[in-house]
Amino acid sequence: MPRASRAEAERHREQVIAATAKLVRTHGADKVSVPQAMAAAGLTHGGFYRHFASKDDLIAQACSAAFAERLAAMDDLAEGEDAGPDAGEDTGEERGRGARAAFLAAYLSTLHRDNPALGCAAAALAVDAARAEPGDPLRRAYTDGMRNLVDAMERLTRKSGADSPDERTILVELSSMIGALVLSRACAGDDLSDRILTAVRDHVLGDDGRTPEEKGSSEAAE
Amino acid sequence: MPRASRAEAERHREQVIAATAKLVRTHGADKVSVPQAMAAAGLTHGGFYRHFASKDDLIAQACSAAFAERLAAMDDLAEGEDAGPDAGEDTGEERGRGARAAFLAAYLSTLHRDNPALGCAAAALAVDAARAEPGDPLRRAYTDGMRNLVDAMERLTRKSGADSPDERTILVELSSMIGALVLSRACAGDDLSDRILTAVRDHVLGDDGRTPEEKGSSEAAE
DNA sequence: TGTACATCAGTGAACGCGCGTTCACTGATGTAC
DNA sequence: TGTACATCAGTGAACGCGCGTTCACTGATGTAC
Repeated sequence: MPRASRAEAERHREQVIAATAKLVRTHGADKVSVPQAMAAAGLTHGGFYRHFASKDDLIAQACSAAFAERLAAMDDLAEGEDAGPDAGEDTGEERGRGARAAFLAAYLSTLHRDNPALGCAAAALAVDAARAEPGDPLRRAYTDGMRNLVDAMERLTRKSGADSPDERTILVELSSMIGALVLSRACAGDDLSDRILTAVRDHVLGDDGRTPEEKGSSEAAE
Repeated sequence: MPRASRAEAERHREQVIAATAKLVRTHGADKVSVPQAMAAAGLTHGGFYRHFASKDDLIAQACSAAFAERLAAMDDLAEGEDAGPDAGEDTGEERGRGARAAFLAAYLSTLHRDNPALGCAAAALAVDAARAEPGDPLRRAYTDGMRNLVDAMERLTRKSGADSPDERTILVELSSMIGALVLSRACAGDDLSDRILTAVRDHVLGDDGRTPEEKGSSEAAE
């Protein structure tokens, strides 16, 4: 494959970023090698520097892509509810609450815990971002992604029609969710892992105030 | 240094573990090298395998040491309050609440965020533990440490005399605290970092229901 | 207590390995005429 | 539309580097008598 067309080259670049976005969430920024990332697009490592300035550059782009992918899914979830087939005579309030509850239940599911590759980047990459230098592109990509996640969470919560969601409340909720996911992964294989997920899921869903519908979707895929 | 006495050798081993317990929280399990860990005790790398079975073995022991160090500090804090000079006519309830509040305020301080080396192992090593294989010694050390942390938190909360602290409540609180610390570190250098810490600190301390004493200790060193 | 000797903590060179990055090269793609 | 040529995406060998681990060796420590 001595020379690909520009369209092919662009597709290769996207494949490398998408594959790295998965690998980096599973194995961490330092465990994804340049040859491995290129192989994911069927390429050898030599051409890497025609696409990326450095390995750090790729990692940062993969981080942004991982956040973007999830933020799009969150917004789809919120808007899909509006136009959903069973919108019927539900109030906007109830529809929004359903989307938020579905998101929280999926976020704090064992499915999400056991599949970091396509999961929340904020949880999967937090420690990698924390260990990067303040000026590092990964840190910047993570911070941007986190800001967008806070905004998306505010949007989802606003749909619930409940008390106006000030940022402080959102930040507490996100800390609980992300903390629970990270801890449950770190303890996976032990009883404690499930108990953490369940405790926080019940807490953010309003404990025993869940509707049967919400209880039914608690284990739904995200 | 061709042959050290057994006492010296034991001291060397402890120095290596203690140094690694700091390094691993700052830089991550994969970024601490055998030569670096040995150099922390003034030794060269060659003698490493007289002390440890492998690098993974050292990392796991360092993880346990990091947890143990903090658990001891938590218990000191709780018991120190009982015998404190100003115990006077305080009720046990109030004394305990002070210890718990002091712990939470220190945990969610910028000082803790900016100094992971001596900070909470559960927060610093969560993603490393999550990426380890289920049977990995690091995973086991982390899970044990986490169980002990839950117990220590229950002890500290029981001192507050408030409603009986069931495990679920403790797990939600720990998820919030650890999540907030991890996220604030990942966003360090951005405004969002401080806002996360403050929001969760106020939340776990009972928002505006804090006593002046508790407010005063919010920025205390841990 | 003194002597002879086995033990073993620590040394430093060496190993194979995979890493990030560079580079001369290939040959189809893209473009100017 | 066809031809000539410049561009550049991808190849694969090579680089220097630091890693985890092994090992023959040194010589003070610990022990048996």
